[in-house]
Amino acid sequence: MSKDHNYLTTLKERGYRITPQREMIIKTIARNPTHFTADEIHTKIQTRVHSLNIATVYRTLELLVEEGMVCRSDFGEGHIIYAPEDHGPHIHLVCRQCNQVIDADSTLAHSLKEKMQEKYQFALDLHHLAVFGLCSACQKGEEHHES
Amino acid sequence: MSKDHNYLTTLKERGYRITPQREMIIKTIARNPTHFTADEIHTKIQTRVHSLNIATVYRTLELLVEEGMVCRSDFGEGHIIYAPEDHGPHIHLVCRQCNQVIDADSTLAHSLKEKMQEKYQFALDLHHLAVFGLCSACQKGEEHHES
DNA sequence: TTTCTAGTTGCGAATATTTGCAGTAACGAT
DNA sequence: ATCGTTACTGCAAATATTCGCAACTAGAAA
Ligand SMILES: [Mn+2]
Ligand SMILES: [Mn+2]
Ligand SMILES: [Zn+2]
Ligand SMILES: [Zn+2]
Repeated sequence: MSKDHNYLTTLKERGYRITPQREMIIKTIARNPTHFTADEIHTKIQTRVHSLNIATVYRTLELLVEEGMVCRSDFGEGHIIYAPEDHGPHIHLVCRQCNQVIDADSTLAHSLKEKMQEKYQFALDLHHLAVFGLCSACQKGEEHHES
Repeated sequence: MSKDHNYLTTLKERGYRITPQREMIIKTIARNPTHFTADEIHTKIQTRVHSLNIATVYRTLELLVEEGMVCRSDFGEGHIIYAPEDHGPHIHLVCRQCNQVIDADSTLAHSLKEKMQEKYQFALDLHHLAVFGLCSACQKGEEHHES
């Protein structure tokens, strides 16, 4: 059974209505293997159908996040990206200089997660965590700086 | 010598002009011991003087961040906060449920930083890092959820 | 003191995202 | 097949932040 079909069936089981808008959005997401923005989804659909409002895209993505089908990462600077849940949990290393995003192994943060739970009773969410810094290329180009 | 005076002198030394707007903003920040938003600074000044545009506040904060006097944390959801640099480096644990922010010891992330440098040659910035999850109170109130 | 000019400001517009509200339509129940 | 409830949508306005541009002025130079 295809992924979009699964999503739609699950939503219906949970009491949500299946609208043409939701169908289009979910089918577009299911075809997409990687990260995407709300606007990318909207634009892709608009090339064929014109009657889809961007607010509906945002609301549907919000729903899919709540229902655990999509995950959302906020990269700051007003840049939010989404990914299918099966894209897998990992850390996004966002370069402050060139805006490149590196997908890093989220198990590397397990010890941090444990420490936060111990010291602050805070349950750190490692699912598509975004952290900032400098990629290797940009580190090299930063020698003209006070140490 | 007071902090605001230091900031102003340093800016001038580095070739920036000291305008009344920058003076007001810097004095307001220097009096503030903790985190603040651009709007809070703007509002505080507006109660006395009316001729200060919010865009100028943002631009001045951006300048102070670049010059290393203020640091900026993006908490997502369009929520940016600033703090004086001497507020000290630490991790912000942002609760997804109640939006509470806990200041956590940033040395707890040193091993993560090392791992990221080794595996991805990425220099993680631990200065006012923001990470998301659930605080202890909100963890307790989350038992009605599929495990 | 006056002049000059590049750095700075205010304003309005643009950006991405969220929200209120009135109208529409999905779908369970007749 | 029709109806009624209420979840959902489109639209326009609100939000926070950024940006282009014309007007202004800090501060160096004359
Ligand atoms: Mn990813
Ligand atoms: Mn802090
Ligand atoms: Zn980079
Ligand atoms: Zn909480």
